[in-house]
Amino acid sequence: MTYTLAEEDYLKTIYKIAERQGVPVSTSAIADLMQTRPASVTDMLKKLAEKDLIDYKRYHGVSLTKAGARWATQLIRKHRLWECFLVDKLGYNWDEVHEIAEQLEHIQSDTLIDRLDDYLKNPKFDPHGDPIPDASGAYRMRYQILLSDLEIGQQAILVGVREHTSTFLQYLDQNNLALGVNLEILEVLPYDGSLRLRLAEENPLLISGQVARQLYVRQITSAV
Amino acid sequence: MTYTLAEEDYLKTIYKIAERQGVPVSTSAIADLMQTRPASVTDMLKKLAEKDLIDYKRYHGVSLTKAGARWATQLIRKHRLWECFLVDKLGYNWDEVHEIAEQLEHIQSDTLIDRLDDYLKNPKFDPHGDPIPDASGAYRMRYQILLSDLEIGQQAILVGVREHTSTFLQYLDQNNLALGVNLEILEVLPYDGSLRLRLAEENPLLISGQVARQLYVRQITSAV
DNA sequence: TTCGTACTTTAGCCTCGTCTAAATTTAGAC
DNA sequence: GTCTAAATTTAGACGAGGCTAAAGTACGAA
Repeated sequence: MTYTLAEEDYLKTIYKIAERQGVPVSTSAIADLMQTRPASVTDMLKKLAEKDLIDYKRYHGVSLTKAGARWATQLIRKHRLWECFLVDKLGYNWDEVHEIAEQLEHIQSDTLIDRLDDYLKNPKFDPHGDPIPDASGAYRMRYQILLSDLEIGQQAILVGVREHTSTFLQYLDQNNLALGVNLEILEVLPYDGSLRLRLAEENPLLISGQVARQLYVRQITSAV
Repeated sequence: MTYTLAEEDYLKTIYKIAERQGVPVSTSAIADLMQTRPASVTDMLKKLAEKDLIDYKRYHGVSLTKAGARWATQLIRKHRLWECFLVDKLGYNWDEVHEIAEQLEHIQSDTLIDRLDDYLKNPKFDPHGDPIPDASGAYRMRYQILLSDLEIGQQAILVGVREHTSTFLQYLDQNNLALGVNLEILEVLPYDGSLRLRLAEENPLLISGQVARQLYVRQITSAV
């Protein structure tokens, strides 16, 4: 079985929305994320339902079928592995790879992605800290705590980013906020939820609550 | 500037035909190679002419403009570099890479292919012995002698293949005819132009004239 | 110089994926 | 329980890229 580029893009979008907002996924949510019109989305939903990739009831949104979810997961696997390749092998920065991986994920081959996976030594996370599904579609959930949920005095390691825009990633670069850094909450400003952080060996850094809500961390269990 | 997938495929096809049979390139030659209908070709030729990628006069075939040739050359560069990647890094055999490279060559990025080129250490020839254009489109012509043009007693090194089908390449593999092998013409059968070859350390090998006309060799100048 | 045939183009239609405008449904407010 | 605003779907159209059938052109043979 093989699907068109447009069909694959819809599947991935539905998957991503369902992951964040749950099901059912609305027509307009899809249209927003894909920069297209609701009417166009409706047309495509009929086709995807026809192919049993989604469950669709008029006026009531959609959810992926098992087959649809499986395909979407493979697309995500491909996307994330290609991102690893671009960063680890070709030396790209993490803010430059999304567009290219967006194209590479549509390459059709029964063997390519598994060979790439082996070549990269089977990474479990991509350059943004997102987990990479294995060939069967399974993946380890990342430890999902937002930096904004920590309290004063707590220590944590930055393990992922929610937002993938290059402006956001460049902002992180400029403030030495790379995956793996150790940080501690020094202060939470009551007015707007801004955080003052201690980063190893550096002056304290002030980030907005908006930024803190885009950062996934793994809390360091000081003593148990 | 950016072109559609179909436009790129036509450009590459026209380039390939022009390279072998010269200009002008006929509508039906394009249709044959692309597995499509002459009427469809005519439609696309009008579009390509409109965009100044080809010179087109009704009923008289086409040739690439400077811009068209430049673009086609870049596609060939991308195709051949990706083939190198697939063989050298992912361990594919030379008979498996064409289809995948055919897709990869359409990836759009200003920087990707040059980074890939550097990563591969700027190879000058692809796995089939075809020359790889550099970023400016320039490339060294391969030494273009066909094995079928040699005479008895002459020695040569296999440097390239004309035919890229997997059945042909697998046939070569089975007979230890890999790029770089040293061979000598032992006999030319007058009846059908078959050749008897000596390959290093092996029993003599008989190949048809048909096969010999698909193999490029560099003659070894025994003494000058 | 005129045919006949092979090649090419035109005309008209199709599917895919998109759009706008209009109609319909849902669901919350009262 | 209506009513209305927002969301969704339908209807009809379009451009890209392909097809078939029919018409037009080129060119070698007589």
